[in-house]
Amino acid sequence: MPLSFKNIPPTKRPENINISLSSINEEYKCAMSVDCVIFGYDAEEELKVLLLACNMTPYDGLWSLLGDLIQPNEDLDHAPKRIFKERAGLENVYYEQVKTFGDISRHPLGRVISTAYYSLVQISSIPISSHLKDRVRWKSISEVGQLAFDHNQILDESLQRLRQRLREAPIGFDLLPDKFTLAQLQTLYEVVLDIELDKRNFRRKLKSLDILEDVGEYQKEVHHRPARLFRFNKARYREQRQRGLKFEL
Amino acid sequence: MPLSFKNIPPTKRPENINISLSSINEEYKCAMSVDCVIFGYDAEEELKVLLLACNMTPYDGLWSLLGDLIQPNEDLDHAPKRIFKERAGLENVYYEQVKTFGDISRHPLGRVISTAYYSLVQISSIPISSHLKDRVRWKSISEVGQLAFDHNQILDESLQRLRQRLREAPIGFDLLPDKFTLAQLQTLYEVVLDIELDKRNFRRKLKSLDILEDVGEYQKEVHHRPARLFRFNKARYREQRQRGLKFEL
DNA sequence: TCAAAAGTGTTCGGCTTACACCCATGT
DNA sequence: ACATGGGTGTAAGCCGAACACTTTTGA
Repeated sequence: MPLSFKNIPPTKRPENINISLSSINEEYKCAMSVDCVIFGYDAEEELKVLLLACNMTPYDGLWSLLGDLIQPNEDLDHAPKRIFKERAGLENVYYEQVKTFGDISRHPLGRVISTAYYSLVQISSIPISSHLKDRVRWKSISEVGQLAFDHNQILDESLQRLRQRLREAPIGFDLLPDKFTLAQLQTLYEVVLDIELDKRNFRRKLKSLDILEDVGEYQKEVHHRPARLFRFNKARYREQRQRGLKFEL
Repeated sequence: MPLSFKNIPPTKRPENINISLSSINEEYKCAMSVDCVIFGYDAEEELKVLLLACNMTPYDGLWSLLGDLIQPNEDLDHAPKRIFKERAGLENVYYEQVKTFGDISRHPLGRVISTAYYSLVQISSIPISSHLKDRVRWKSISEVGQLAFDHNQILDESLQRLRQRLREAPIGFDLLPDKFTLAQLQTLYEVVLDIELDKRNFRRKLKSLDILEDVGEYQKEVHHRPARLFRFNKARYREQRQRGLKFEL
């Protein structure tokens, strides 16, 4: 026999929350943080992720994602932007919320609930000063070993999400320089999605989407026939979208 | 000229977090909550969402989603389960995390960061006792007006997510009774996705997926030729998945 | 002249779409 | 007998997959 719906009595609820905000935190000992999965790419190579050396017991010696507590006066969605700016000197980074991780014991120092964001950058856009070389590192996705905290899970879910989004929206361009060749773009998809693509089919597809702009320039300093350079045209993409064309790869 | 990567000095970070967990909360005045977007369906009707009357200024008189603070001793992903059980007497509900909403001013009483989950139930599985009829209500998606807090945004994003997931995974069955007709299933898809489907194509598609089990029974108490009843076969679905067959509609 | 990658069309099969009539049941 | 939805097959078009050779450049 099904139970019936139990409403919290109207009088009880607001007071509860009121109490929370002045006193519940002491009881909860809970902090909110953000973890950033910064994916990076250099043409022709592997997909990488930016990691920091962790020096918190019991995770000393492991690598971790870049995280920070949320400031009392900032919107959740603003925190990653601040972190990119403060910690890596980056602005206008593409990022997207993935998921919030809140197991009780995910953090050794107490309850820290963390919202994961992934972001896409070119590796060259984050120069790592030499005195930090042993504490900050790009690691290939396939070579990431055990990470601190629950960061392996966070990385996994972020990668899954990145792959899904990459198939249904033109976000890959954020991993490439402004001007790129079709071969570079194809390799990007192959590397990130871990699939092989047919050159002719890939090019036909992109031509049909009509979201690239022929820069009119060619590759330089290359030991073979230089390729045309293209640029992603966001305005044209929006046009195509309105006409009902769906990006899909 | 690009800035170089700025690491937080190794000595500073752990202490910071340590301090947080004992004292930062008083400073932050931040609470974590969960909001549940409970989608419900009754064969042949519209997709609905369960709403509660809100009695918190300045939202008095508006409807809101079902939410609650997270308990200090429970995993984030466990909170919805507890809420379904405590507040609606429901167990074994399908639910999925959607997104976390954390704008500073989203809650009138202070900073409340809330993680949204959507869930799928049959409307008949939540009997609403008569003395609560004016405080708890199923509303058709299309008739939901202004909600309290940022709950319109939460509902929108949850619905988007539900629609996306419904197209790529066999989750619709959670909205239907154990045994259902193909017409009911088709109507479900049409109603939730707001599209029209061709009867013959729909049936062929489902036959090819081979994830339904013919119960061998027929509809009863119906004023026309009774339809066969089917049941979703989860094991068979997993088999098909392993063979590489992708659910898609 | 050689090496290396750029660039380019066509065919085939499978999936999606569109479409109309007879059947079984209750009243 | 009639009204109501249940149940079924076929043809056309589109899209994705497979596949090989010529061209251009630098060394």
